[in-house]
Amino acid sequence: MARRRLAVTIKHVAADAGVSLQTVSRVINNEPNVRPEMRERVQASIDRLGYVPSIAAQRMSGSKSYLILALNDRERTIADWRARQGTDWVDQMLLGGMLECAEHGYRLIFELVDTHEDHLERELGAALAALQPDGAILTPPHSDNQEILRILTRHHVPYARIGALGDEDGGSPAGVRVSMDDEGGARLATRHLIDLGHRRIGFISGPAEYRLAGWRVDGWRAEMAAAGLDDDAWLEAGDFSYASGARAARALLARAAPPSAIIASNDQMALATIEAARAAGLDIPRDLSVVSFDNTPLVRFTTPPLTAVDQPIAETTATAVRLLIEAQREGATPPPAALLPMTLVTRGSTAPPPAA
Amino acid sequence: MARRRLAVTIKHVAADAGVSLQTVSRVINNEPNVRPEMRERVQASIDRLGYVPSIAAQRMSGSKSYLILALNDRERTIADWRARQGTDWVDQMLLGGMLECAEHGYRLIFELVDTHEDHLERELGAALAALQPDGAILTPPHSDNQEILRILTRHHVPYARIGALGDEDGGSPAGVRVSMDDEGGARLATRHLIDLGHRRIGFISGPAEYRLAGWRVDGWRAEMAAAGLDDDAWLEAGDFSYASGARAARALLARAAPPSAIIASNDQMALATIEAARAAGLDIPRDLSVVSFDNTPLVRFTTPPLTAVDQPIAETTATAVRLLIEAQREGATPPPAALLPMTLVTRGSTAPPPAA
DNA sequence: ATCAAATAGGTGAACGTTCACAACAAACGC
DNA sequence: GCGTTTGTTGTGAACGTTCACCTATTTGAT
Repeated sequence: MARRRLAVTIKHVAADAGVSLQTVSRVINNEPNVRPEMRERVQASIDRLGYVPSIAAQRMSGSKSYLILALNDRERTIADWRARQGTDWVDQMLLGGMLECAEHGYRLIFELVDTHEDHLERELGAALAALQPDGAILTPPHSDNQEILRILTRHHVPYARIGALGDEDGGSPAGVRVSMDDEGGARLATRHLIDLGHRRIGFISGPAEYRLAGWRVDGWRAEMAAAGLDDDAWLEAGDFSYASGARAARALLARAAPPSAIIASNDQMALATIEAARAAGLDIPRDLSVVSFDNTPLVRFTTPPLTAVDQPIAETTATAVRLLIEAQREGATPPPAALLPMTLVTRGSTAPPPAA
Repeated sequence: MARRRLAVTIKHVAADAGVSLQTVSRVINNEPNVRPEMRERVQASIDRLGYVPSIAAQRMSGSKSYLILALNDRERTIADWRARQGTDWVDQMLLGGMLECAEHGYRLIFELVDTHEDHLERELGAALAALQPDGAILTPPHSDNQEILRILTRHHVPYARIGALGDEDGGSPAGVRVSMDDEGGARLATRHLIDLGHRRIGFISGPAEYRLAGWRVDGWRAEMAAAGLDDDAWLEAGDFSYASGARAARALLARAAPPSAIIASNDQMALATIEAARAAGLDIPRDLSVVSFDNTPLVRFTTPPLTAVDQPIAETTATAVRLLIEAQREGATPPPAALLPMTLVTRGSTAPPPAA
C-alpha cells in the first residue's frame, strides 16, 4: 500500500532554481523584495516541474486554508432531499459560491451540521477545528442564529450572513451581510401588472415567520398605494405550500369583484393558482394574469410558462464569497452589507386585463 | 490581525492526560496496544478539552486527507446553471455523496475543472496536488474519459466511475463502477402498463449517443417481447428535449392504431407528451397513460402528477463514496461494480386503457 | 528459572510550508 | 567616508500529526 512521495515540493523547485525555500515561497505568494530576474527563474522552475503548493502544508504554517464553509442544517437538508423538493436553491447557491471560490483559488465545502442546541457546539466546533476554514456562509434561518455566530466568532472564522437584511446584529459586527431585494422584486411585479392596465391585483403572501414574506407584501402594498389602488381587499395569506396557494387563489377568485391578476409569493403557490383558475374555467392569461416569485425551473414548463420574479440566489452566494475573501486582504474594509436586485422575467402568463 | 493559536492540539491532550503524544494519536486512530484504562483516560481528556485533530496536520504526516473530489466540467456546469435547467441532478448527487461522506468523517468537494485537452492536465493536476484527496468521483461523460483516468492514476487517487456500465475499462482496473439499472427501470414501467391492460405501448427514446438511452429502449423491448407484443411499431426517437418529445408524441398519436400508453425517456419529453395529448383533445389518464423517466421535481406538479421511473441518483453517489472509502481500509476488496435498481413511482397519469 | 515473543508505551524525525530574524549588499544622507 | 536606511536572500524554528524505531514490561513455553 505504498502511497509515497512522488509529489514535487517546494524543495525540488528551490534546488532546481538554485535558490532557498524562502525565495520560492515569496514567489508563490507574490511577495515583494524579489529581483525580477530571480522571480522569473523561480517561476520557470515552477512551471517546468508542475509544482503546486500543498494546501495542507500551507495551512499548517499559519497561512490560509483556502476553504470556505457553507453551513446547512443536516436534518432539514436530508428531509428536503428525501422529499425531492425545495432543494433547488441548493445547487444554485452552491454553484454560485463555488464558481466564485474557484475564481479566487478557494474551495467551497458544503457542511451539514446538526443545529439542535445540544449538538451544535460540538459538531460545528469539530468542523471548524478539523478544517480551519477561512470563512463561513450562513443562509436562513441560520443567518440569525446567535449561537452559531458566537461559535464562529470564538473560532475566529469570519462569516457572511445571507438574507439577514436587518440591522439587529447588535453585538456581532464581525460578519458581512448579503440580501436580496424582496420588496423591490414585489414592486417590479406589481408595477408590471399596473402598466398592463390591471387595477385589481391580488397577492398571496407567505408565512409570517419568514421575514422575506413580509417584505414581499410590503413591496406590493407600496406600489399599489403609489398607484392609488386599494390593496387590503386582495390580500390572502398562504404558507408557501401548494395546498395553501390553492385555497388562497379560490378565495380571491370567489370575491364579488375578483382580481384580474394574482401575484403569488412563491412558485408552488403560483402553480396552485393556475390550477385553481383553470378549474374555475378561466383562461390564462386572457381572463387572469399570474406572476410568480422565485423562478425555479418548475415555472418554465407550465402552460403557459409563468412570468416570474427571479431571485439572484447564485449571485447572492457569489457575493458573499467575494466579500469574505476581500475582507481577508489586510487593510481592506469591504462594505458590511450588499443588497442584490431582483429581476422580472416576462413569460406567457401575463397580459392586459379583459376589457371590462 | 493576530489570528493565533487558541486551538487545542494533541499536545494539550497529552499533557492533560499525562501521556505521550503517540499514545493520544493511538487513541484517536483506534490503534491497538493501549490499555483500556489508559484509553479511557485519554478519551476523557479529549472530550473535556474538546479536541479535534487537524485534518491539515494529519494530511501532512502522510495520513488521509478525508477529502473526496466530485469532478465536474466547468463550462458545462456553468452553462447549465445559467440556463437554470438540468442542474437538478447536481444537488441530488451532491447531497447523496455529502451525506455519505459525513457519515464516515469525510468531506466531498465539488471540483470544477476545464476538461478541454490543453487545460485538463494542468487544472486537474493542480487540484489533486493542492488538495491531495483520498478519492474522486466521476460522472458521465467523464466516467469514460481516459485522460482523466490516466491523470488520477498517476496521482494515485482512487476513483469511482458513475454510469459507466460497460466492461471496456481495459487498462484501468483501479476504479470501482456504480451504475443505475436503466434497462430494469424501463422494464418496470412497461410491465406496469401491461399489468394495467395496455397492449399498444409507445416509447419515446433518447439520443443514440447516450448509452443509457439505448438501455432504456432495450428494457422496454424485452418486456414487450416477453408479453408477445409488437414493439417496433411504437418506437419514436427523441433527443431528451421538450421539442423533440412533442414531435414524437404527435407522431405516435397520429398512427392508424395509436398507443394507449406512452413511455417517455425523460421528464421533459413526458411533459411535452402531456401537452400534445391535451392539444389532441385526449384526457390523461382516461384516454392515454403516460409514464416518465427521471422523476425530477417537475413531474409532481403537472396535472395529473406523472407516474415516473425514479432514478436513484443520490444513492448512486452515496454508493460510490462508500465503495471508495471501503477500499481504503487495507485488506478490503470491495466489489468492483455496483448496479442500483430503479423504482416506479405510481401517480395519477396511468390507468387501465379505455375499453375498446 | 530462562529465554523468546508479544504487548504497552515513549522518542526523535519527518511531512511541506511559512514566520521571525539574521546577513549582506546597495543606496542614501550629510 | 561613515552611519543609516532599504532591498534582497538565506537560516532555523515552528505548525500538528504520524511513522519508524526503541525500551520496558508482561506473558508463555520450555
